[in-house]
Amino acid sequence: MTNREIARVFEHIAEILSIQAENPFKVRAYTRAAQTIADLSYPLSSLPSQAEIEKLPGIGKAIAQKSWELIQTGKLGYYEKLLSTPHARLTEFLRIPGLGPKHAKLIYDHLGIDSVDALRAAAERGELESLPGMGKKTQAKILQGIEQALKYKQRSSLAEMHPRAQAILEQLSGLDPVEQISLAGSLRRMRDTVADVDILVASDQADPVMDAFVSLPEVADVLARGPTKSSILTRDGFQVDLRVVARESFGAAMHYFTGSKNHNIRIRALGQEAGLKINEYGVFRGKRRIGGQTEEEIFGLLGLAFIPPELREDHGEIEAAQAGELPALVELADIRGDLHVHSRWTDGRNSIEEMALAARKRGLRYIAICDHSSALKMARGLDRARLQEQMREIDELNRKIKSFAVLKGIEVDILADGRLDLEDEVLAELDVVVAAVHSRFDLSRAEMTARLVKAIENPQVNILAHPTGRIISKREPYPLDLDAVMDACLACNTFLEVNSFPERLDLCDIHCRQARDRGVDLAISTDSHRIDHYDWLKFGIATARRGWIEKRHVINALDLKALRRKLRKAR
DNA sequence: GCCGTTTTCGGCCCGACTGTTTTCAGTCG
Repeated sequence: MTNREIARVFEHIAEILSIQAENPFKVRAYTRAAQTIADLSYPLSSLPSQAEIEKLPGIGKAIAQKSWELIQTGKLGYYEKLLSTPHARLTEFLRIPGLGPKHAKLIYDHLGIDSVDALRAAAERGELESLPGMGKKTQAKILQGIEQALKYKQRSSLAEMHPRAQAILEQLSGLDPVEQISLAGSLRRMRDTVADVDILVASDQADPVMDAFVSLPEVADVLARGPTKSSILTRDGFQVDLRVVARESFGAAMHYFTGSKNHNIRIRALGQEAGLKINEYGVFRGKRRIGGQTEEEIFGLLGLAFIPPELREDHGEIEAAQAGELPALVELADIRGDLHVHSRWTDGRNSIEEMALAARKRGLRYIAICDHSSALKMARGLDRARLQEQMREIDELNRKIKSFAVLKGIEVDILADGRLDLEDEVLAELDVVVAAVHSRFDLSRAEMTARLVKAIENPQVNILAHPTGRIISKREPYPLDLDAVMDACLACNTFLEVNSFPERLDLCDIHCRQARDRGVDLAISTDSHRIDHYDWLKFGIATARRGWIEKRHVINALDLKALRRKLRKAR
C-alpha cells in the first residue's frame, strides 16, 4: 500500500470516530498520524518492522500496529469494523461546508439519512429545521453548502491563487485605516496547492476595513462578517478570510494565521511549558502581555530563532530552531542562471535572443537553451541537424551579447527503455544536457526506475527534468523508486531539477528534502516557454525552501565558471 | 491515541462567528 492509501485509511477512521463523538484527542491522533504518513519521503512499507513505524512522530503502539497490519495484509480489521457502521457513510457529509460531525450524526439519528442526495431532498422538504438545535438558517446553510461542495474546487494551484490574492491585497492596502497588511495561511507558506486565501490587516479601525472587504467587486457571497474576522466567497469560487487586529498584535496574528495548524499547536504547547499563553493577540504571562508585535518576538520569547514561513509544518523546524540548526534557505537573489529554457525553435514563444535579454534584465548571468528533441513531435522537437544549426545561432549570439552567457543545451527525451532520443556524440557537443520523460507513463515501478537510472548513468546527462512527472491535481507522479534514482544521481554526478512550472513544481517540497538528506544537488529551473515565465522562478524557489534547500545545494546558484566545473562528468 | 529534563496518568492550542439559545454548541481555522 502507498503512503497516500494508508493515510487515507487513517483520515477516514478519524472522520468516522468524530461522528461517533469519540474523544477528540483520539480523533486528532489519527489525523496527525495520517498527515505524518502522507508527508513521508519514503514508502512506509519500506520500514522493516512495526517498531520502526512506532518511532515516527505522533505514531504510537496502536497506530503502528494498525499500519503494520495494513502493510502486511492490505486490510485492517479495526477499519473494516468501522466501515460496517452506518457512520462510515456519513463522512461524505463532512465535505459539505458548515456541516460537521455533530449535525451529521444528529441528522442520521433522527431521520435515518445517510446520503447527500437524501440530505438535499430532506432539506428541500424542510425536514431539518425541526431537529433539536437546528433551525431554518442552518437548514438553508446546509443546502447552500451542498451546492457549493458540488462546484467547489478542492484546492487550487499556488500560481493560480497567488495573483488573485495579490489583487485583493492591493485593493485593501490602499485603504486609509490599513496600517499593515500581509498574506498569511498556506499562501504565505507557499504550499503547492492552497484551499483559500488568508489576509491579515493591522488597524485600529476594523469596521471600515471589513466593510470595504465584503463589498469588493470579487465578492459573490459573504460567509461571515464580524468585528475582527470576515469571510467571503469570490465569484470564481474560492474563499477569502480577512482578519483585522491592532498593530501591537500583528506579529502574533501573523504567526497564528500563517500556521500550519500543527506548527501552531506545537508552538503554543512550547509556550505552555514555559508558563506562557500564546494566542493571536500576543504572548501572555498570566494577564500580562509580554510580546506579539512581531513574529520574531514570539519565537524569541520561546528561545527560538525566526522560523521562515515555508518551514512551518511541524516537520522538525521547531527542534532545529531549538538547536540553532535552522537551514539558511536559498533565496531568489541567490540564483545566477536558468538551466532549462525553451525558444521558438520548438514550442517556445520567444527567440533565443529575447529569452537571453529578458533573463539578463532580471539579473541572471546565464541561461541554457534546452529545447525539445525530435521524439516530441508536437513540439517540433530538434533532430541532430536542427540542433547543430541552433548551436551556431547561439555561438553568434554569445559573440554579440555582453556580460551574459547562453549555454547550449537540450531537453532530450528519455525513451521507454532508458535510451536517449539523440546520439551521445551529438550530446557531447552541448554544455548542458537535461533529460526528461514525456511519454509512456504507464510503465511499472521497476521499469520506470530502471528507465530513469539508465538515463542518469549516461555520461552525457547532467540534469533530470521534472523527475516524477506529476501534474498538480491532474496527473499523479509515475510509480518510481526515488531513492534508487537519487542514489544513481549521487554516483554519477547527475542533478535533479526543481521545475518551477506552476502545474509541476517537481521535485515537490518533500522530495527536495529527500534529495537534501541524500546529498543530491538540485537545479531550480523555470522551463520557461516565453519571457514572462521567468516570473515562476519564485515558485520553484519556494518549493525548494519548503524542502529545506540551501544555496549550497543549488547548482544554478553557482557562477558560470563554478557551474561548468560542477557539470563536468566522466564523459 | 499519544506523550513525558516536573508526569507512565492526565493532560492534550486557542479563539471567532453563527445560530439557536437564555448561557452555549457547533463549526472553522
